Formats: sequence, structure tokens, C-alpha cells
Amino acid sequence: MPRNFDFAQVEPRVYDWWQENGWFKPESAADDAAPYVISMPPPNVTGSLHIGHALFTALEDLMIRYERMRGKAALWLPGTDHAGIATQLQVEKMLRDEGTSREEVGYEEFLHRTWQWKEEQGGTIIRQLRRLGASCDWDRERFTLDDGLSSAVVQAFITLWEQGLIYRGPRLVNWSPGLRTAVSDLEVESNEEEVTLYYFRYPIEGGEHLPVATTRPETILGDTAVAVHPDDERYRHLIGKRACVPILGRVIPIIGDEYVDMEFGAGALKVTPGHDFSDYELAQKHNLELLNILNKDASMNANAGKYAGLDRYVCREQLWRDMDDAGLTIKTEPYVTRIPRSQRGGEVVEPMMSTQWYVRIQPLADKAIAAVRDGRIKIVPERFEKVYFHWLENIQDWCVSRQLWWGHRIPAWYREKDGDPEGEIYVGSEAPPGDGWVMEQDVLDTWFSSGLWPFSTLGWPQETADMSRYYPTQMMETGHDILFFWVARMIMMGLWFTDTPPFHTVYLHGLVRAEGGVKFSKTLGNAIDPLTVVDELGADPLRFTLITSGTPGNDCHLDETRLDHSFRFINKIWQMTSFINMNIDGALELGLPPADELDLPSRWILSRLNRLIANVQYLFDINQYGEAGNQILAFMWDEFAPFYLEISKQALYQGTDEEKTATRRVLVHLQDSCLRLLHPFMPFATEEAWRFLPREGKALIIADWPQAETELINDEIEASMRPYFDIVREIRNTRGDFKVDPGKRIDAIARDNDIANHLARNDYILGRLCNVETLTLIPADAPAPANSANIVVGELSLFLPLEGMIDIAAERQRLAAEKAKIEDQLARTKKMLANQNFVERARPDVVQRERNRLDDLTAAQAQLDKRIASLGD
RNA sequence: GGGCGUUUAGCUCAAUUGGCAGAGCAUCCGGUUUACACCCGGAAGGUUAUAAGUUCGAGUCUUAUAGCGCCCA
Repeated sequence: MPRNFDFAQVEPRVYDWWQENGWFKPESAADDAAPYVISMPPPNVTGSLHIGHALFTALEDLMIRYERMRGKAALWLPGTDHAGIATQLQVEKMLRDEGTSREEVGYEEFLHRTWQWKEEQGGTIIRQLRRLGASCDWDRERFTLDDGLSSAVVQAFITLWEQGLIYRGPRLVNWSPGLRTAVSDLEVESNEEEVTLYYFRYPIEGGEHLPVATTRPETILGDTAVAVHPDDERYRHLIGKRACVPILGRVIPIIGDEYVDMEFGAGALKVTPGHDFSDYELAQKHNLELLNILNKDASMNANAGKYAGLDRYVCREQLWRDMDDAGLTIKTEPYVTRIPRSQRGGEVVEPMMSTQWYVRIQPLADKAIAAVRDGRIKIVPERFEKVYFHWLENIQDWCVSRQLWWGHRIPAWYREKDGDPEGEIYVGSEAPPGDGWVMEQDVLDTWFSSGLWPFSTLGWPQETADMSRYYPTQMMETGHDILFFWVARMIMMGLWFTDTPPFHTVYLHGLVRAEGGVKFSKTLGNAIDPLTVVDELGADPLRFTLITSGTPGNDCHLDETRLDHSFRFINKIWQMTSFINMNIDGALELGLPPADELDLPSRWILSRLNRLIANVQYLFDINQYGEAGNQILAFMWDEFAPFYLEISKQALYQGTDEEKTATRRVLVHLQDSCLRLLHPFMPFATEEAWRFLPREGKALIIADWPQAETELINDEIEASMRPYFDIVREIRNTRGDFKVDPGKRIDAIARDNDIANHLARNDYILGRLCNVETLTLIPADAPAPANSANIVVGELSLFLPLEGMIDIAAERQRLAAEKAKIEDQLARTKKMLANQNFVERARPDVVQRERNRLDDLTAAQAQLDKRIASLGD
């Protein structure tokens, strides 16, 4: 067995071996195995791996490997998303770098170039997922724009249309001027920014003025009313009069509405229904005219009069100058308000009228609400259910059209009628018979196809074998940031089209952040590149760290020191395996020896192991994978390795053949169990280590998941081992206090009692753990041996004869400190037991524990008193 | 403005029905003990944000306050 785990050499080899053997495929399970399916949240096809991908990969692969080991037909279905806006932006940038643009190359060429780009870049992220160890069924990999998924999208759209759930019409939408497309509310982020608030005077017929404030002066050109609060003493007399739009001179009404906030700005409100959502509603209520003043690139259009053609911000400045010249300005002041920006380009979006396609979403939302409400779908952590309900209960119709070129083209056709080129509309996968039909140019929101993902990837709308075997899926694991974008839409569309919830459980993870909770970003230079980590440390430490760093739904602050720790944990596992490997020679019967052949430490560690397995099972059942990982680590590093493995050397080096065999079998069983438990967390190292243990079966990836053997969990055995650990620690401390060479074997003498007897029967334990050569018993009332340090644990009093090393004064001081500590604890315990309420009302086992503690401490105190007295002053 | 989360050791985070607050890193001391210096043995470090309440007992449950973060208007 190699001295160290060489991840760089092992990972690719093991990964290929798994795949070549077909173990990533659900068909590798028994024919009658229950399916367990996860659809991978498809990453952007042209993207590259970031830490968020690494997190979902670690979690989903953990779930899949766990269920695979439990005998399920585990299918992790991978794929990529065409990511309309993101991809189009990348290709447009490429064209810009070439000195051209999509308009210049034209639609056909643009699509050609984009597909080319996809072919070149598309494999990247998938290759990167493999490096993390993702055990996906790559034969089933899908892409949202492949033929099957495209036809699913067309089918879904047509169905919704036929059900009357799709309509087309002019609405105010969030418009991205740079992309020249509508974007959804969800794709707009509004954060507070420092801007300028402009105060000016709205001229009123008859010479009066009304003070108004705005952060977007250029929209004055689109005003179709001015509003004041009907209770506003200052202005209510103006209601019904008419105002003149500055510079343009257009005459507009002054209306009264309680919506106006008298406290804001100057107290009156300019109304721009064409470019403001609230104003739009106000306009509907008051039957106001609606005016669009912007072109699609956010330059001013003809309605802006002499400002036509100017960029919106240039216009803002120029108009303000002109108004200033006209004496209409009052003042400007700094102001903080939320500015809506496109999540993609970061540019300021403009509310603008445009004709779009919408899905009437309420009927779908109702089903989605019910499915979670009645428990057919469970969201983990549960608190996100509230967020989910709140969003669905206040949902707006879904604008599904995008003015992009890259995406699923909406299956609609127009024909000229009565001079309107879109006078006739037909929805269908192909143009209807007859001449003059022109296909809709717009594409669908990417999330429309993503919403079908759990079933379109399995062949829907065809009734495929996969569809019937693997749908519905079991688990949807993804980030909480796309609960609305994606999860809710999958649930809505899944229920609508398949009449089945697309998955049973939604597990939401948090965002990965850097130390201090700051976001990872390239500009801050604090991004942890998962691939760099994989290069330097291997995939396993990254996976283990990501999983054990956080709890479900909460953001996790990734600390690089934990990556190192995980790396060292893998070394630890390797060295433990190596130790066992080199202490076995020849064939070894698998499984545990009969209980009566087990020594005390073996029975203890097996109890601990099975308790661990039971705990891990419980934690997996409640999706607390991180805690499960930590407990396995703690068991191996804090109990198995430093205690059992050390003690086992006695049997291995000095035991009889029977003792050797029994101990070897226990060691192999322990390590085998731990490797199985850890496999979902760190598949590479565990698989490779497992090869060096006696084993049954071809590979760890398809080995059985451990089951707790509850008959091996034994409280008494665990309790009887506890004094050993206390005594070991005390002996080690005392040796340290008196500067005894750690390598020096020393003797120990104990006053005879039950515990001393027990210790003496297993004296090799002290021998192995703290270098005690012999343990001699003396009568309970015998005087303390000369020149010895005294160790007291409960009723046990033990002496370490340290001729020439003991300084009486130091020993006295040491014992006094010990006594003080015990008396503190004693006081606490006595106080608790003196409380009648505690004794009567606390759980009996808790009370009993305190009573035992009282006995132990009292005994220890007595022993210490005696020893201190015997040492004199 | 509404909702949700969070506040625990210097830093990053745990703590399964309420029962002696734990890890890793960093710090200090001691060690080339035949699996592992990618290691071992020890030590120190806490009024669990604050204030009330429920309880025999609160990091955990309730209420209020404050800081931080996210979501929705």
C-alpha cells in the first residue's frame, strides 16, 4: 500500500473505473430496486465551475451515492442549460471583440456562431463536474435546447395556449435597454443607491406652480398627469385644473389621489404611466393617457420632442439645464433610493410598454400551493415553505417572451390582416396552411424550459420507459436563491403537465461566502476556485469541507483552514487503513468474531461504532449531512485511532493467534464501516483505501450502507471504559507535570477496589495508552508509596512512584489545585441535589447521574484529603 | 414598511426531544512513542448580543431591544 494517498494519480483512474463498470447507471442496481432520482440543476452550458457548483455537486453526489449504497436504482441525471441571456451576452461580446455585432451578422449567422460557441465551451463545466467525482449517468445527459427538450417546450406552450392560459398583449415590463429585451421581475435587483432628487416647479394653467420632486427628470417628458393628495391643504384646490409639461408644453390634468405621499419631496407627484409601475396603476384608475418616450435602447423617442435621439441620461441633464433656464427648477439634493438593475448586465432597467407573451399563472400556482400545503412536497428547511407560499399567493402573470435570439423560439405565427402585420395569430409547432405566415421572432424565458426539466429530461411528452420508471423524481437539491425562479416553476409545471409533483423533497442549500460573510467575487479577489483546490488538495477535501461547513438553508462561510483539515483527515484515514493493512497477513475471515471472543476495548469500540452508525442514519434521515460527516470524523480521529487502534497493538504484537485474529477482524470491520459511511462524502479516497482491506464485493461505490447492530450498543461497557480514559489523561498530565520522558515506562500502584481490579485485569490498556509498565494493587488501607505522585479519579487512588522526580511542594500544590477543582464541581452537584424541585421533577436518569457524580466526587475528595494530609505541610 | 434568518472561544462553525457549551484554525507547553510531523500528548481561551419571562434546569422555548444578512413591497 502506498505510503500516502496520491489523489492526483488515483482520482482519474478510479473515476473512469466506476464509469466503465456502469455503476453510475441506475440499471446497475437490482431489477426490482426502487428508483431514487435527482435531476441536476443544469449549469449554464458555457459557464465554468464555481464554488456554488461544487457545493451542489458535493451534496447531490452524496445523496446519490448514499441511496445507491442502500440498493436503490440511483439516477442522477445531468445536463446543461442554454441560459439565454448569459450566453447571448457572451457571444455578443465575442462579436464586439471582432468588431461586429449580432445585428450586423444577422439572425442565422448569430445562431450559427452561438451553437459553435456552445460546442466549444459546452463540455467544460461537465468535465469539471467529473473532476469532483460526480456519479451522474452521463449517457442520459441533456441540454435544454436539444431536440427532445425543445419539443417538450413547444408542446407545453401549445397546451397552455389551448387551455387559454397564454395571452399576448401590451404591458408595462422591465426593459433592459442594453439587451433590448424584456426581463422578469425576478431578474431585476433593486438596491439602494445614492442618486439626486430633483425639485422643480410644475407650471399650472393660470400661472401657479406646483412643486414636484423626481429622481428621473427625463420622465417628465412622459408625464400625463400631476397628482396631489385630496386632503392636502396646500394643493387640493388645484385638483381638476391643468398643468403644462415643462419645455414640451403639453397640457395634462391634475388629479387627486390618496396614493400620493404628502411627506415625500414637495408633496405632489408627477405621473408617468409609460415608465413607472405605480404610476401605471394610478393611470389605469384615473383613465390617464399613457405615453412612451423611450426607444428600445433607452434613447428618447419622438414623443420627447426636441430631445428625441438623446440618451436617457444625456436628456436628463439637458432637460434639467433647459428647465433651469426657464426658471422651473427649485433645487437638487442627494437622495438614497432603490435603483432597479438587471441581474445580468448590471444596467439600469426601465419600465416600458411592450407587447409580450404571458402565462396566466394563478391556476398553476394554486396547484403548487396545494402540493406543499398537503405535504406531497416537503421543503427542507421548512421555513422556506412560508417564503414559497407568500410568493405564490401574490404571484403575477409570467412574462415568458424575451427579445433574444438564443433560445426556444415561441411557436406562434402571424399573418397580416387589415394592415396589421400581426393581425392574425396562430400557435402551433408549424405554420398553418396558407401563405403569408411569419414565425414569432421572440424566444421563451429560459426558465420556461427549466421548469419542465425534471420530466422533459426523462422523455416527456413521450411516454418513455424512463418516464414511467424514474418519474416523479425524489429529490430537488438546489440553492435557496432560485426557489422562485426555478423550484416553484418546476412544481407548477410538473403538476400541471404530469399531474404529479415532480419531486418529493426540495433541499435548499445556502450560498457559499468567504470569511466574514462577504460574497465571493472576482473583483474582490477572494474567490476560491474549486478547480485550484482540486488540483492542490484533491476533490475529497473540497467535498468534505463544503458539506461539513454549513447547515441546510444557511449560507456557509468557507474557511480555507478547513480545507487543510479535511485534507489531513484523508491522510488520517489512509494511515489508519495502512496500519490495518500491514498488520494483516494472509486470509482473514470477514465479519466480527463471536461476542465471547471480544476483549473489553473491542466491545467498547463496537458499541461506539454502532452508536455512530445509528446517529449517522438519523442525521441522514433529517438531511443533516454536515453533522453526520463531523461525527464520523470525530469517531475516527478521537476514539478509534487514539484509543482502540493504539490498544489493539497489544493483541497484534503480543497476543495469541486467537487474539490477533479477533483484533484484526474487529479492526477491519471498523475501518470498513467507516469507509462506507464516508464514501458519499469523499468517494475517491475511501474507494481507494477500501481496496487495501479484506473485503467482499467489487467496489465500495456499490457496497452496502452500514446498518447499526443495536445489540452491540452497550451502555455498561461504555461506562466501564470511561474511568480508563480519565485515568489515562491524568497519568499523562502527571507525567508532564513532573517532566517524565514520554518514552520512559513507569510503574503504577493502585489502592485495591473494584475499579482498580478492573484496571488490573486490563492493565495492557494503560500500558499502551500511557506507558505504564506494571500496575500493582496494594490494600485499600495501605499507606501511600514513598516519592510518588497521587492520581485520584472517583473512588480510585493511584500512585506513580517517581523516585528522584517528585518535589513534595510541587505535588502538594498539584493536589491542592486538583482538590479545588473537585470541590467546585462538588458544590455544584450538591446544590442541585439539595433542590427538592430538581430531585422530584427532573428526569430520573438525570437525577441519578448527579447522584453518581456526587459519590465519585465525594470519594475523590476524601482520597485527596488523605493524601494531602499524609504529605504534611 | 412587511417577512425570514442570524448573533456561541481571536477567526470559521457545531451542539439530535431543554439536562456539565464542543470542533477546526490561530495561541502556549512538551514530544522524530515501530499507521500517520499531512503526526502525537497536553494547556489556555465563554456572563452563548442585551433585558425580561416560562421551567427544578434555557445556547435551545416566549416576549422585547440592538447589530448583521437575505427576501418581498
